[in-house]
Amino acid sequence: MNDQEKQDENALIAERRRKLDALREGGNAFPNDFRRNALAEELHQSYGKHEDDHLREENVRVSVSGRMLVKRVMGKASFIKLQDRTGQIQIRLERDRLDEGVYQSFKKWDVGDILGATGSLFKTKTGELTVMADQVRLLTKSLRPLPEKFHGLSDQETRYRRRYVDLIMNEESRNTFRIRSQVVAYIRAFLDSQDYLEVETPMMQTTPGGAIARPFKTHHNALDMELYLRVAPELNLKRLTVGGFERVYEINRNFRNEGVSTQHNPEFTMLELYRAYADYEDLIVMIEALLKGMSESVLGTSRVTYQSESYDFSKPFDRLTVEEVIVKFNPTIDQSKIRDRDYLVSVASELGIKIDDNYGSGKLQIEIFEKTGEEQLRQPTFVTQYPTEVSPLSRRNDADPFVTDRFELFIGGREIANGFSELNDPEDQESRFRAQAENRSAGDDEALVYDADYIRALEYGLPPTAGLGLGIDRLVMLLTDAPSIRDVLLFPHMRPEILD
RNA sequence: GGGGCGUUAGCUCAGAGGUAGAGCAUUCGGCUUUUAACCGACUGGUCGUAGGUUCGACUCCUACACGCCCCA
Repeated sequence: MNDQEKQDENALIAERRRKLDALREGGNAFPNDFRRNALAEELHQSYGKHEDDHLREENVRVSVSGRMLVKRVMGKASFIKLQDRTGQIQIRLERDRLDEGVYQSFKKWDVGDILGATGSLFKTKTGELTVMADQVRLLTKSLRPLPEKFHGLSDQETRYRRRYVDLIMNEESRNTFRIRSQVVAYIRAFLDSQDYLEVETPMMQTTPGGAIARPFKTHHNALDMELYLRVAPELNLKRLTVGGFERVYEINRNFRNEGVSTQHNPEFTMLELYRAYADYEDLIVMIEALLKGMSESVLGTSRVTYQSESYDFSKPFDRLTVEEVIVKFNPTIDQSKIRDRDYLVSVASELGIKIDDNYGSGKLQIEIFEKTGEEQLRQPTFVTQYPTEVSPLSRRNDADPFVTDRFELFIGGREIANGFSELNDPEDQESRFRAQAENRSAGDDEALVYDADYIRALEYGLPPTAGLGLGIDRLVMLLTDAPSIRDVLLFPHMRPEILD
């Protein structure tokens, strides 16, 4: 970078770049030989309760390092705070305790710089555990100024685009992503303890895979072929169940080519699991246990507060069928005609629902359900008996083939999970695929694509199986009280920023 | 896709048809137990971008970009 460019740059950055130049002249400006032996949180845990006298007597020697987030210079002595991965620890620097010239250099260092310090623990007169440094070094010069110390970084766009700055400045943000990590770890431990096998199946496939959703397309150059990013791993996981992995799961990304909103990101993380010799009722029980154990483990309570609503994960959730939800939230509906297509068309029209000619009564029911019921389902509720028409991979109910043995879990008006007893009759599956293919040729680009190999797999025999998909992002939103899915994604999808 | 709101200094925010404001940060000076440290002085701007209206636009109008919220 030449002098002209430095002049054009922001004055604050230019100033720091000059300081870096001076550091380079003084030797290695980016040393990597400092080793710490203590973390902030550890020190507070171990010594936070000790008296100052006691600490001085013990002469506890520690080396700490981290980013300097507070710098208060009072003439020949200063207080600073370093932030490491566990928290913050205060350091006191006195000119006369440091090697000749070090304190003078320190005065030029900036908030945001990364330092290492060695010294002995003591407590200030206000009782704050502090390291009295006899050595301090600048390990990494920070060229860009951090946000203001009091208000921090609050601009949403910048928080998403420069997550690194958000993470430096906002403890809630760090906490959100720690909880996210713990949620995933809890799920793995929970399933591993029940003898589930974790697998990874392709993200790039020649068909979009098992879900009703619009896919992303991409292109493989060497093979010169179109590929889809998967919308779900479902069909592959059931192939594995055919193969004898009777309990499998995958926690991984799905991609759906839909709008971006507070509830939707183009790529999102799902848990999908399949369990042979089980039905959807078994999964309902499992989810209740999973959510209860998870919230207790991660939050320390089974009562979850989300956007000032409270949900109790310690007791069994409510259950309603799709038709019951429709009746509950459409009190004037004629229950005797709830499967009558003409009647449902009139109800849907009155609700302003756009109706396609090929909608059957099942699809109409779901449209009415989504329009009038979904958002009202605040307390955790399993909605069951989804119409067969909209559940092309689910097993028909033995007593009522109009519906399937399927549920979705709603919390706070949002779908969190979707599960069902799997359709393992290859001939029924084949005809359901054909119905989907007809929808597709009628212009529905969300319809399932006929997958002949999946039928072939079913023909070898899929044991009676139950399967579940659980949206990790939405679950983490609930547990962290996050209003937007972007708050639980480290790098949410954003339109490109113009950087020159 | 439609509607509403927003975009002003590195950050957090005021302001307003007539020379662009504050706090923090930076820079300089002072200060050896601070806690948003303090005291003094200074510095910092293409007011998102491009057009238009006007004697004059950061302010009004139009389009666009990006973001947030709501709706489909």
